Amino acid sequence: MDYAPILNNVAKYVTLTEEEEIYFTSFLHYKKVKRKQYLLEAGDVNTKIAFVTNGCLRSYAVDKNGGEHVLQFAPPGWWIVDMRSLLTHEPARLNIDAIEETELFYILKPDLDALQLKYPKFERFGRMLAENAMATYQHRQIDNMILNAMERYSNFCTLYPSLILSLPQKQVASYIGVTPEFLSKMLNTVVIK
Amino acid sequence: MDYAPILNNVAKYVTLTEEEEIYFTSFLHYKKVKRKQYLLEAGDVNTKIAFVTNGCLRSYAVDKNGGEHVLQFAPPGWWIVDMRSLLTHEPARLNIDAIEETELFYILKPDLDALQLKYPKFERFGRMLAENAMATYQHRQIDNMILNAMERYSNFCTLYPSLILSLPQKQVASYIGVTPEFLSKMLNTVVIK
DNA sequence: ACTCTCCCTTAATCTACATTAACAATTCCC
DNA sequence: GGGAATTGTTAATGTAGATTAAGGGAGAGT
Repeated sequence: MDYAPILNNVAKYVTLTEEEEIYFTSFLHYKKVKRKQYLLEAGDVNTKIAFVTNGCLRSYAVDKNGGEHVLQFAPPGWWIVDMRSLLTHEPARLNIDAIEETELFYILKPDLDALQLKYPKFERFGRMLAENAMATYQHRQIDNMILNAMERYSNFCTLYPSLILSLPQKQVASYIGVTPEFLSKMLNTVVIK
Repeated sequence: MDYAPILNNVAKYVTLTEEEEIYFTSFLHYKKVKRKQYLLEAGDVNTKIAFVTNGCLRSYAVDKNGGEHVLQFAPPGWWIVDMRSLLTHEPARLNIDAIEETELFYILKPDLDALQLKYPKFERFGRMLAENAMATYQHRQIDNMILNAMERYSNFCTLYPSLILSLPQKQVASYIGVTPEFLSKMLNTVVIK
């Protein structure tokens, strides 16, 4: 099993000893998820945190009319979780599924707790991940408060340059908070034909 | 100086020894902020994290037309910060000011770093705070994606029951993402007169 | 090679919420 | 205590983006 991608991610924040690496990787589960297959369904409790090494996941919520609204994409190198459900064991509001065939590692919450109690370095790693996520959500919220649809689209292009090419337009529309019809119109009327 | 409110907050997550308490409180700065006075101005670097003991702060961003959009209120017992600016030393996008005369403690980022390096317990505390904040922002985002203005208002009432009584309506409007005119109309047409 | 499903586009109509403006009621500060 | 600033309300008009509907094209599985 090739743990390099996830170990590289951890190494961005903390430097592990060989012992810590072995202990950490012993908790990792490998999983392959097919296109449209769920990693988490809303209503279930989220018991794991996932790290994508290949492919792409998305988390999304469903409104009362059945419309899907994407909260996050997770291409390789990204973590994904319904944090409230993980912390409180409430049923998740988010669905997490695969946009294309995806490979990932996951860690179960009890294993993560044990890891952090035994080695404070993982406490530190978890803190930094959560702080970064918090900063990202703060700014996403600010963007949604003060930018219009076109500005949010430009933002998306600089945030996920790789995804903009591979993702169906309707997924981008769902992330930036407009209908696919409106995004299509927006992109085709800006350019002078 | 009465450190009880902030020590109680820490005690929700970790149990400090007397030594740790003393070390922690030695880093705390007390500050009183008058109504409308800034704790942080957008453009400046956010170098501290604040904990409110009395009164109420708000963080907000300003759009290109000068409109203010509230990200968060911080009544007593809440922390408030522009996390990206704190982490990266980029200029803050958020303004933080006082809605009414407010008392708070703050810790400077370098002191917090030292504290966390010396006592892993504060690493743990920081992780838990950040994880909770992340969970809250995830769900705020979901709410904004799938709820309409009236539903967001109801949500606000259950989230901040104390604030709904004391806060000017225009601040509530700014938080839930509508104009004060629209909120006024919404509240006065639901009730049959 | 051929369905079938998904995806993109165009266009007409619709609606939740914004904007502007004007006025009354509060609250604050000197 | 009084003038100024802030707040809440109503109503007319404006608009970004939603909804509905319909047609065409491209990929994927058999």
